Amino acid sequence: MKKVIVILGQTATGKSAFAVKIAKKINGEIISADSRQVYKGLDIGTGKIARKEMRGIPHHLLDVINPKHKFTIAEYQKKAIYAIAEIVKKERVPIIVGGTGFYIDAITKGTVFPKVPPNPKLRKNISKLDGRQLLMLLQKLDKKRAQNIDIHNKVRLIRAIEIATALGKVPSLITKKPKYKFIKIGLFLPSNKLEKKIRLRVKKMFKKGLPKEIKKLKKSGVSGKRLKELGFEYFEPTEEKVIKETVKYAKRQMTWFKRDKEIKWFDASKPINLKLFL
RNA sequence: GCACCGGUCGGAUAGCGGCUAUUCCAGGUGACUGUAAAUCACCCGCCUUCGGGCAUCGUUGGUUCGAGUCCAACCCGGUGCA
Repeated sequence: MKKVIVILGQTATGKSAFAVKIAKKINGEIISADSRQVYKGLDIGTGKIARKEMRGIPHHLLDVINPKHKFTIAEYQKKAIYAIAEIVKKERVPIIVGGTGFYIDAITKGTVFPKVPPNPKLRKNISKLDGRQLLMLLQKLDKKRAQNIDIHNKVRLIRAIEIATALGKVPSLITKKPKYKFIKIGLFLPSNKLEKKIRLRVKKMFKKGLPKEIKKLKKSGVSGKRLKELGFEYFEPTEEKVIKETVKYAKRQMTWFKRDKEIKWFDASKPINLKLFL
């Protein structure tokens, strides 16, 4: 089985630079696993790697869609699997890099998503209902799913109703055995160091012109509502707010990663011996 | 010194005689089926055999069947007048 390197971890741990270093060493190509770096024009706010930092290493799944449109995990999965195959065909090593745990799992665990695209009309209609009403609706459509769903989570309820409406029920969760051997490397920083790095990173973001980037997005037709969806950096950001939210986000990322016992963790503030896993 | 206002969880805040002291933030734990930097749940005084038990609204007294809430004195902070 072909090897695929996965580099994951909280935001601001230095994944991107580390990945380039490895790619150089093992003849690799990088596939981003970031739910927002797929959008064109979201550069500063998402901490997207700059062209020259790539040092000639091809990066896949960056800038693949206009931010006016919504990208979903199913599309990500498809494109990422395709990219892996292409890289392998070239006899190079795919290196998945990112902090979006959901996206990473979609590839490494082979999650099979129900083939039901978002239905904006339905979503709009039922989003007016409160949680109770949504639950009742789902119970009517699919009793089983209604039993194990988070009944307070409107987003999930709406999605479940969407699937059940299209398919008659929500298929139970299945995964497809992956065709590759994934080697998962986690980069972490002690919390005080992480906070310091986040602080620095956010300050730099503003210096580099985050407000200008937002202005540009607006000018190109991205609505205020859409900007809000694109993350806290893109909606009336202040340095303090972005720092605070980023710290909280980093904690949520860790909650996700902690479940995965296959991850080998390395302290990013110390030199890492690459031979350990290559 | 006098007068007024205030002192409630780490911070902010509600509570104006009645049962279980509210909400927000911060913090902790966790969930995750096409929005995932999203969305959501639980905990957040102490002890617990997870049934519950015991505390607690600046302090000390008092009134009352019952006090964070009313009264008195004191302590602390703010504002005004001297």
